[in-house]
Amino acid sequence: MGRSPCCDQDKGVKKGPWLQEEDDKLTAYINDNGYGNWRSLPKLAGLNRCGKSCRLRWMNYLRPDIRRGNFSDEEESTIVRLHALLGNKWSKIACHLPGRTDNEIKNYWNTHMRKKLLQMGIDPMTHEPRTNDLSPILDVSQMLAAAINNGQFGNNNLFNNNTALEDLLKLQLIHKMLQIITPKAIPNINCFNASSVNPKPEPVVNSFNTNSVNPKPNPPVGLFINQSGITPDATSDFIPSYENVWDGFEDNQLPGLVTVSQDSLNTAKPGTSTTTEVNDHTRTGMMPGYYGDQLLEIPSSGSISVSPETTSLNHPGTAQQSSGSSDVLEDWEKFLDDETSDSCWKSFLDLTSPTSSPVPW
DNA sequence: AAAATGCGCAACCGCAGGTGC
DNA sequence: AGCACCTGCGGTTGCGCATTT
Repeated sequence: MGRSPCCDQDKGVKKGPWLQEEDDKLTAYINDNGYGNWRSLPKLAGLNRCGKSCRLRWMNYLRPDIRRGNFSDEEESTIVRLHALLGNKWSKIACHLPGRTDNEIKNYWNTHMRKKLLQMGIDPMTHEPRTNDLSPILDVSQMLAAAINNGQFGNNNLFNNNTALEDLLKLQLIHKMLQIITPKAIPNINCFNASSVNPKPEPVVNSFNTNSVNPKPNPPVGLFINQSGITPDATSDFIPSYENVWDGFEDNQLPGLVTVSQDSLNTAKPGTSTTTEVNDHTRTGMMPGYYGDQLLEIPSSGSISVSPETTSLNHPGTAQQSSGSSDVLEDWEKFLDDETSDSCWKSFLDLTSPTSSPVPW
């Protein structure tokens, strides 16, 4: 374009915040004469500002019909709808919001609404569910929990064999890694508790533990997956844990993971499918807690270390219940080095591929 | 209490479209 | 057709205040 910026010819003009005196001059001039030629206006009004600055000040601040204050819910929804329709056409959006300026709407969008949408898992530009940034990680985390609840690993029968358990452990390791990468974004998975579904008092053989004899006939055993690994629920004492996995999770995150409702826990039979209702979503999942007909028993203060060859329990003293990132990283290295991890990845990738629908809601 | 950090918002800047000569 | 001018728009900046460390 063959022209110089308007302010080139306004060398020496004042910039920055406007003084009350300047506002008064501008307002008085426009009230008396109206506005038309912004370039000549400053001179005529006795202002040492460029025309552009005067226009901006008037349009965004001094205009008598400017509406100030918080945006109402109605205004917000209008903005969202119009933005979805028009994109960043702030002036056009402003046309539909009397008293609001394009600048104000733009600022409000950038400082408030963008965040809101992001927190809702919506891409503020496309208005579609987010598919970039952290969402894959979040999705993975959710899929993980859903898949575990659905028993989608290990030949569709999660607790049927050791391979499945190893898969579970590996996936839990993945989850821990994700938590390290994005500690705020990845919630704890704390979605099932064997004790709460287990009506069986009999000791059973632990299918993967050399110390398989259950020392307690009626222990408060629970299989928990949390930040520090699969650990027994040592605190619940048969109080069913229906902890929503979003507890402790900031309110700006994605919808909740699968949790198990009281009813389903009471009525579910091990190894069978059940329907759980969580947060308005109905999901089908297999109740965990058993390996086939066997109850998983874990000592009340032990934890499971992830090692494909020696999947075993760590006993108190060597327990890793509060393992830090370095422990996880060590496990992670082993995991990556391990050839058998391939199948785990395969299951995982199959599960998370677009063609599958692991999360049935 | 002071420094660091985060946040909101007014204002600036550069570009593009429209218009007249 | 080409140029100059004006206006409007959207992205970005920077200041001041609030909050956190």
